[in-house]
Amino acid sequence: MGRKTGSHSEITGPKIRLAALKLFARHGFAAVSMRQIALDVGVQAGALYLYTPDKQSLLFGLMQDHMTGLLAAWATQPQPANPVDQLRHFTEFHILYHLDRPDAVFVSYMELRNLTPENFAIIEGLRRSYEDELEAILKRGQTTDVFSLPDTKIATLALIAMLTGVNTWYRQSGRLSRNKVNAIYWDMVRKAVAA
Amino acid sequence: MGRKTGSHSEITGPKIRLAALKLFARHGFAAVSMRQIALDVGVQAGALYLYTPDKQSLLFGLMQDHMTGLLAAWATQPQPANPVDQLRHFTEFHILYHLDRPDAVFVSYMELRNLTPENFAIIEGLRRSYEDELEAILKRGQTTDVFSLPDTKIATLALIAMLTGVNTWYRQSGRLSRNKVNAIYWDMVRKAVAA
DNA sequence: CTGGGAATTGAACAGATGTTCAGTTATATT
DNA sequence: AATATAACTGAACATCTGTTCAATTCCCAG
Repeated sequence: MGRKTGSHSEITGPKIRLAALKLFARHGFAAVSMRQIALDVGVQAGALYLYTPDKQSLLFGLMQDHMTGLLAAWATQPQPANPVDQLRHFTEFHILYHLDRPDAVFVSYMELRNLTPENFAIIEGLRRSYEDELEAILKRGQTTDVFSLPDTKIATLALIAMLTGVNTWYRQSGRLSRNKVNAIYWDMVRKAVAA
Repeated sequence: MGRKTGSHSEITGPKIRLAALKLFARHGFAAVSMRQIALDVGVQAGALYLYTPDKQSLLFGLMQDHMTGLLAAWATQPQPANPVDQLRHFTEFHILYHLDRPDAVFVSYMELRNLTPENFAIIEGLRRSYEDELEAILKRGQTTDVFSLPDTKIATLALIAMLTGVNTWYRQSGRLSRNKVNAIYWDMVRKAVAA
């Protein structure tokens, strides 16, 4: 047996990444074998190595793509004039972007310990950059006295933890629409940082 | 080779649970082999099966012990008179209890997907019970108009996510004492739910 | 000091693991 | 139609996996 009919790298490549993301999110990186990913794609395990040098790079690529995608998407967002509106916009952006990519979010937060030290440092740097975006907003509000925070860095981490937590319970079929979820969280965020 | 000098089940048993907890937290359940746990304890892999029927039960036992310990500890806590003080007390209790057990917390939150469905249901039930403790406080404050929340269930999950997030960044050698951390988080929690 | 139970070893089991590669088939180019 | 290259197979590799168990050694009660 050799090449399969209708096979193209632009199709198989994304298929592999998608299957890996799904399976890593569901069962965890270490619990998923290359053969399971291959089975999900409909290909033999050896074929995966045409698209990734090894399993570790596959994981790293998924996490890196997620983080750079997140940063790029935020970079294109218009910045409102005042810190309160900026924070509202960040809150909404964060919740919606994360709700749209549950698998990538899950993997990016849960599989950090399965990265090599070098890869971990890179992902950690990207995450830091994202946190800095929020902290910048909080600092601006702090200096203009519309926010009151004992520690902007801790507040940043606390808010992000709270917002990302939506992914653990939100279900599309649940009682709350995405807009309603946004409103509920914005109410808490707004008050939590209020002067 | 047979029994080792000075060997007793009351010593080896806890040693195994502790080593498993540490290694599961560091590398993840699926990434840790029974042989690695045995090596850490200083014993052969076969000896582990005198203390657990299988690897799954070892994980489940650790998670169950953590959750029941958490619930039992909270149950012994004195309940202040008004909801605001109750919430303050819950916040402090949660942060300190979790900071004291980083490995158990990490494993209990990260390895849920490696539990069998039956074991998952049990752990999930315990977690629900703990969430209900916080939600009861929020509901009491809501009815007495000291809290103002669009949705007490969501607020519960949001606050717990925020508080548990401390474990991801807190380091004993860091710039903030545990009391300072408590104060910072209580400031945000108090305001977030305020009427 | 002896006998019985408690604690552990070390080897073995069948199967799964990540990864490589010579061989094979399809697609694209001329 | 012939050729080149892209895509994939299937088998093989050494090693690791969870788990079992007869044999062995140690502890302790009588």
